[in-house]
Order: sequence, then C-alpha cells, then structure tokens
Amino acid sequence: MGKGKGPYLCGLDAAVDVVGGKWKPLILWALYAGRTLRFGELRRHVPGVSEKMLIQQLREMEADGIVHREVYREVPPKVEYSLTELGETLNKALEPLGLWGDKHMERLVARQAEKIEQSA
Amino acid sequence: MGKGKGPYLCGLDAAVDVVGGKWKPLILWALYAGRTLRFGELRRHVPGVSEKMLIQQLREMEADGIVHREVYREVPPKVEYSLTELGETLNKALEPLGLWGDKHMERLVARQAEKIEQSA
DNA sequence: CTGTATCCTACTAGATACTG
DNA sequence: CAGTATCTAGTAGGATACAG
Repeated sequence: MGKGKGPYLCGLDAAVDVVGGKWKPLILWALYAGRTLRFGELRRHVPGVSEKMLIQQLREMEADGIVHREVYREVPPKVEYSLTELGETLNKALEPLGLWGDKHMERLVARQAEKIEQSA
Repeated sequence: MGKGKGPYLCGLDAAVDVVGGKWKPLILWALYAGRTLRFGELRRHVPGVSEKMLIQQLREMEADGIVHREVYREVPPKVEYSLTELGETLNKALEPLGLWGDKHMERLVARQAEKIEQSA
C-alpha cells in the first residue's frame, strides 16, 4: 500500500491506502492502546514477518505520521516503536472494523479456505 | 486481497483482507447507503477501473457475502449490484475510517506526492 | 450490455547473507 | 539488536480482443 495511485476519490480510499496490506493491520494491532515495543518484540508480535518487510512497513507508517520511532544511542542498539497521536486516532477509527471482523470471522475464514483449496 | 495468507490473527486483519486493495473501497463507496447500480454505471463510478478488475473484485465481494448480484434475463443483458445486509453492516463499520481519511486527507495526499516524486 | 480469455508488466513480498 | 543488500518468485493489475 501507499503505492501512489492517483488522487484519492474519498476518505475511505485514502484511509485504506494507509492501513491496507498484509502487515499493517497486525502492526497497528500490536501497538494498540499506547503500547511501546522494541523492534524484536514487535517482530514476535507479527508472526511470519521478515525483518525487511517489518522495517519497510514501519518506515511507511512513520512517514504517514502514525508511528513514532525512538532511537536510544546505546550498545547494543535499542529502538522503540509506538503510535503517534494521529496513529491513536486512526486506531480508534479502526475499532468498529476490527469488531466487524471478529464478529464475522468464521464466515471469512471459511471463504478463505475455499480460496486456498482452489489454488491447490 | 483475499489471497489466503494463513489464519487471521485478529478481526482487523480479517476485515482489511476483505476491504483492502485498490478498488474495493471505491466499490463500497459507490454502493453506499442502499444504492443499486448496473455494471456500466458502477464502472463509471470507479474511474480508471478495467472491466476485468471490476468483475474480479465484484466476484470476490459476492463470495464474501457483502455484494448482491441480480441478473435480469433480458436482451440486452442487465445486471444490478447492491450491498447485502452484511455489506451494509460492513459499510457502517467503515464509516469512522472514511471520516478519518477525509479529516487527514491533506496530509495523506502530501505524503503520496512525495512517494510519486521519489519513484520518478 | 455484460462479461471472458489471453497475454504481459510491475510490484509485493520472501529467502538469504551481511553490517554497525 | 537492529537493521541493509541482493536476488528471486508469485501475484495484482492492465491492454486488448472476443463472446453470449
């Protein structure tokens, strides 16, 4: 996401461009409610993500102003990630969507199983 | 989206898998609030979309149970698309996100401009 | 009018190895 | 610990032509 697709046509369009993709929802979820995590911790909270993808997504979210990156000049290095105020407002706006997903999870999982089956 | 990425880890993860991608937000927006549109009308409401992509996304959304497809056996053919009840609940859950996008549109557009510049 | 079929490209994302 | 670099595979998405 965030690939530059021409002017946004509505707020939803713009917002999905910011939160969409395979990893960003999980990152937002991991940093939920003021939580602060180090790079390694965050990685463990997002199962299956590679270092490269995690960095890439974090950098995009940082540039979008929703993630804050705090570097401690120590040895060994320590970097902490958290949501900015804007990020918190985004997470608030995502709450109903998350609840919707929880509520209809079964149906969505079933549909997903079909798709995997088809591609096999 | 909807590519089969293993089990969902949270509701937000599942929901974004359903609404994510380049076109689905615009389709949901076009069918907002009980609106019913024919294929050609819908296409005009989603600028730049190809026939192939529009069909593909609609089929996925139909399979996910959020879009209803009504075929009229006439000549020339006529097909109408609308949201199901589940689709309407999804749109309701997306409302805060759409508002968030509207509110911060300027910032997001600016960030988007940077990205396009970089890739040039 | 509403789709299908085919081919093609660009980008997303994974694996692996390496660095301050 | 927290990244970076490179190489590669898979997939989203686009162009075009055709069909019921």
